[in-house]
Amino acid sequence: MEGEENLDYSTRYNPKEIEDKITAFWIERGYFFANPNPNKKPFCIVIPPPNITGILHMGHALNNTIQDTLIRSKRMQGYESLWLPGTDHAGIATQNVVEKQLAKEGLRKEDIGREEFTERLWEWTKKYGSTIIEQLKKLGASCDWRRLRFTMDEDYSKAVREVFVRLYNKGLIYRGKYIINWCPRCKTALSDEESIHKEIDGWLYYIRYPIIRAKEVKDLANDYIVVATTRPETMLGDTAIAVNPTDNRYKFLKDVKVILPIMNRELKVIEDELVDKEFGTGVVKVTPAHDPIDFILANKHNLEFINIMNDDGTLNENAGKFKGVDRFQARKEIIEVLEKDSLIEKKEPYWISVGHCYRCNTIVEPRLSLQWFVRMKPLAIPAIKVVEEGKIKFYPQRWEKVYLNWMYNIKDWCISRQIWWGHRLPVYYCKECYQEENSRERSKGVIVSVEEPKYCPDCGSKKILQDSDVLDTWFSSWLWPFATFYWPNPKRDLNYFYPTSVLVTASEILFFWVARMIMAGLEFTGNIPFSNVLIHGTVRDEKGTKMSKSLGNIIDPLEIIDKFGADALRFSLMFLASTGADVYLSDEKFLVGRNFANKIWNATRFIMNKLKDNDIKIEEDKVDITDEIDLWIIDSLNRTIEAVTVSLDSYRISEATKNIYDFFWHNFCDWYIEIAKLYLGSEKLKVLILCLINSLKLLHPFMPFITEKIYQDIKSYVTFLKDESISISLWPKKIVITADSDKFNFVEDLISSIEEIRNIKSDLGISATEKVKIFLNATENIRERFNYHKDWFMRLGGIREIDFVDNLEKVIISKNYFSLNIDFEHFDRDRLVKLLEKKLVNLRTLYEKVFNKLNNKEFLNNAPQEIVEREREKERYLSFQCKRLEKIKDVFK
RNA sequence: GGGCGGUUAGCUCAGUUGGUAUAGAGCGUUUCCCUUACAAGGAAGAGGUCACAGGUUCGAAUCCUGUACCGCCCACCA
Repeated sequence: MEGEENLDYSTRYNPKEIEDKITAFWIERGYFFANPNPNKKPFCIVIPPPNITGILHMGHALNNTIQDTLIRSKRMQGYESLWLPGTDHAGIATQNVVEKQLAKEGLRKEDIGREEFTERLWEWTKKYGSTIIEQLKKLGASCDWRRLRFTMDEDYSKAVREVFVRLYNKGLIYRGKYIINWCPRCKTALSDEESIHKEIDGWLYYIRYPIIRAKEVKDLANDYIVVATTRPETMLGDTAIAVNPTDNRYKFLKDVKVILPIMNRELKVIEDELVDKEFGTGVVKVTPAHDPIDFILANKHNLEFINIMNDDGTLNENAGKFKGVDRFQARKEIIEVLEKDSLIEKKEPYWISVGHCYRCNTIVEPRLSLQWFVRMKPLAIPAIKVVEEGKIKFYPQRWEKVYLNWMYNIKDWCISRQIWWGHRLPVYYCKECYQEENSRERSKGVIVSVEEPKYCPDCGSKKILQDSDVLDTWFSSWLWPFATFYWPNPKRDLNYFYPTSVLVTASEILFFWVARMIMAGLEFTGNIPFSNVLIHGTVRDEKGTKMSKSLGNIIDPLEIIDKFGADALRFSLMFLASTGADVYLSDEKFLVGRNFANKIWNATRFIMNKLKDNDIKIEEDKVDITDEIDLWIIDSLNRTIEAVTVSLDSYRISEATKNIYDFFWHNFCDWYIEIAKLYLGSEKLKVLILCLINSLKLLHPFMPFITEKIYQDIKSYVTFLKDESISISLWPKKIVITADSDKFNFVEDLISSIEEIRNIKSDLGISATEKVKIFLNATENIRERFNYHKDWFMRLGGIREIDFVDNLEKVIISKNYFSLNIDFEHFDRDRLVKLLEKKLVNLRTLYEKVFNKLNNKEFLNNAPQEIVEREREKERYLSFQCKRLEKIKDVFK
């Protein structure tokens, strides 16, 4: 990379040819390797592992750019900066992908069996699993790629089993029959978080259940009780009806028999305060095996559980003649039958919130099923404490409340999945002595162990079967911050880098992942997994709709990289995404970054060409700066260094981009370079280089490619640059200058005078190219200082001639150090008077405001002295300005 | 039902502890300029009763209360 000179520096920055070479250079040199180093402080981020099925989308681009920006800036600031990469096996998602592939061959996974299917999954993983990793490299991610981890790596899997065993032995993992969320398409249990509630358009059906009074048997059609339900098909599994104990309307039910239509089963009548008198008819049908509340009721009141459904959502033999019918078809048919028998009282349109599988969007079925659970409350308590005590901080802070709210109400976590891709439960059953039970106690013949047991500890049998379920993917993800460091094996890397510094993620996985990592970290390492959580927004399209493949509104980051370059993508994202806010994107939004890269490119081109043309080499970075203009730009640079550093430290990344953008474009390019053009000796070039190099360094975390490219190329002219790569160079420090504010203020006066002159010329219709004569009044001393700047002042102000005068009758521009006037002799006087009048109106309004304030005794009594003084100053200034404008107006009238 | 946010220029958003002469930026827009680093550029403008109504305060975009609208999350909404 070094010495590679003279690539075509055309007027357009062309990222395409450059980026891949630079990526290869970085990786080859191992600049991003991080190792425990007692002389440095660690800074560490573990990547939120993307799914192996993933391809880079805008959300990844946003998430990873933030991380890379932080990692790169800390690396330059002298931290041992580790960004640990990896991927997630993504149980259901990956299985679905491979199943689809299989379907193309006309096969189902059952046809080839578990073993072969798992082999296929591994093949797929090897072939495609690192697609996204390569894409992250294109983005410029500075991960320590040697440390790439996968949630199904051998030792990672061991950590997962270890955790399972520890929790089991502590009594925090249990097996039991409960109502869980069941996806009939994926044919597996889901956790509550994996069941996404969405409102759908449905009906509330009022169904007549016949009753038989004990003493007199009446006409069935007219003697009934009405229940309301949104899921009529579940009635086939009803074993009771329930009313509120305080509901006097239904006291008579004690003395009657209630008959379930279609099944003609007698139902129990129970009373429970869970029943809402106001809803529907106040009578609720109870289906213990298919509804979570009914399940609770059934346990309280000893009801029978009747499972009417198969794992694919069709009804089973308990559904009588509806056996084999799909649940939604059954709903229709049941309604038809009931209508025929006049058992539907009415139906009302009803918005119902139902769970959807987060992987395939199928409507989730509540189903009674034997599953494994983690008791969460004991894990949550310390995890609540660390956040309440501020040991873990959220950015933006409001997420803390969301986190705590969820943690206070945490429920047990269903962790077993009936799929084949994932970590198999480290649970074994003895074929001889195990009997299925529904108990929180350990049952006989159940062995929970990290390694496969050789024989049953209860009966000694060698016939052992492993549980066929696998664990929820998040049961491995929650160990990510320490399992990636080979926990539980004692490793110095874990000691050094853990707790990690900050976790960067989207709000969507706050509960899935962030909260659980905090719990796991505290439980298994005794320490928090990270001290800061940075939560960024969601990427949306221009209209604010979430980007998704199915909606076809995605903007492919790889396409943006191809069109505008990775730097443009990165900078634009960081520029647009203020902390925590959603980002609305369209192709044009990336022009900010593209244009800025081009600006940097051209400013560099200018400076480099001047060095080349004059055959100048900059050999040292020490410059004795005395020129007022140089002091001014260096001071501005210093303030930018400070601002960018502070913004990054407080995770206001967007603000940091604005700090450097503003300095580079406006202060440096618009003013300093323009001024310097007149004085391009080695002194000015040194200052130009100083500003450029420091800007490049400040920009490097956001735009790593262009800054590296320029850094390498400029070395041949700037020989004090010793670092092999800008990515391992030192973060800018303020440049020590000796100057008081007098010098900066004087320059500010010059600059703002030019702005006013331009402004007035424009208002008077004087062309910008037409040069004017000005009169200037200043003390002898100031006049001398002014003369020093005369050349650039005249050039940028469009001034032909300056007359120094002792007395200015017609002052139009008044500054602290001098006042000046434009020679208006040849210009339109009416327009000038109008302009002056406009200005006067503004000034008078302001003056009045200040005047009123200063005549308010309360203000004088209560406001701090400095504020009052400031207002007094304002008043003096404004009254002076008003007077002088009036005077000049009179002169021209 | 519970919780958390938001409402500032045509659009997307900043605005940190209430006070710095006229509330900022990017995009868009109007006028002028191809002034040899950059037209992917430069110069100058227009555009805001800071959602509404009260309150606290010498002083409110900023703090408090209420209203309207929009959004997100959670929930045992049969």
